[in-house]
Amino acid sequence: MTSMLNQTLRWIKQPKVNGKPDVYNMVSGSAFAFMSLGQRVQQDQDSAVIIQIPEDSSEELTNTSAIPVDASQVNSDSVALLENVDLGLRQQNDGLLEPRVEGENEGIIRRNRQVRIHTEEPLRFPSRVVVYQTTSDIDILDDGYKWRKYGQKVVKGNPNNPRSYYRCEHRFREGCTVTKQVERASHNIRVVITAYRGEHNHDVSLQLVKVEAIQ
DNA sequence: CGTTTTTGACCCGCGC
DNA sequence: GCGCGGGTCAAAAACG
Repeated sequence: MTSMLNQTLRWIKQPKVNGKPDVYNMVSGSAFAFMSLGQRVQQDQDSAVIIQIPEDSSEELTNTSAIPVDASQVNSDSVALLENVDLGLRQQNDGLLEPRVEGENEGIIRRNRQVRIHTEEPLRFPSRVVVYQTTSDIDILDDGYKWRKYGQKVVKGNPNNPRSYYRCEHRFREGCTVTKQVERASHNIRVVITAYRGEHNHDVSLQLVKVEAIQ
């Protein structure tokens, strides 16, 4: 059984920086935000920067807190809609937000929020890997293309959810080199993270065409 | 019986 | 240069 991919967040991975955690840019229309994804992030407190969380697009809260972001990647204010995101905050009795201590699960705040991130250094934006994060009870999400599994690996920090590797079926026939990786998030078993590498050189509909050799 | 998945081996880049 | 982490290979198994 499959279901159509329910896209909630779109991420673009940044080039690796030595000693830094993996960084993903989140794209939402023409706006984008910058944060890391998953467990790798939470291990590196040094990469956190201060953000301001607007109540909506027209009003900004005065509260500030930190989410893990690699500050070296960004230089200008950017805005994006984050959907159902754990903001790494907890709400105090007086309603003010404060950073949540790592490992503390009480009072997790998940909200759709417009965020504005203030950073310091130049932005680099060569998009190489596109990462989707969605929530599903099933592993195989139909994204319109046909895939062939070619590997599976247990990756560090997520021992219970091995990463699966797929190649586009048209790799040899049309020379399509697209691959994707699928794994469940270590912090939430229902979250499926799918990373695509490369761009298809053929239409989605090609998956429906069975090419028979005629002698 | 052709096709797809599984799974340990292999390989390679990076950091120490 | 060595070990680690993660991406890929490929032979065998599973599938339909």
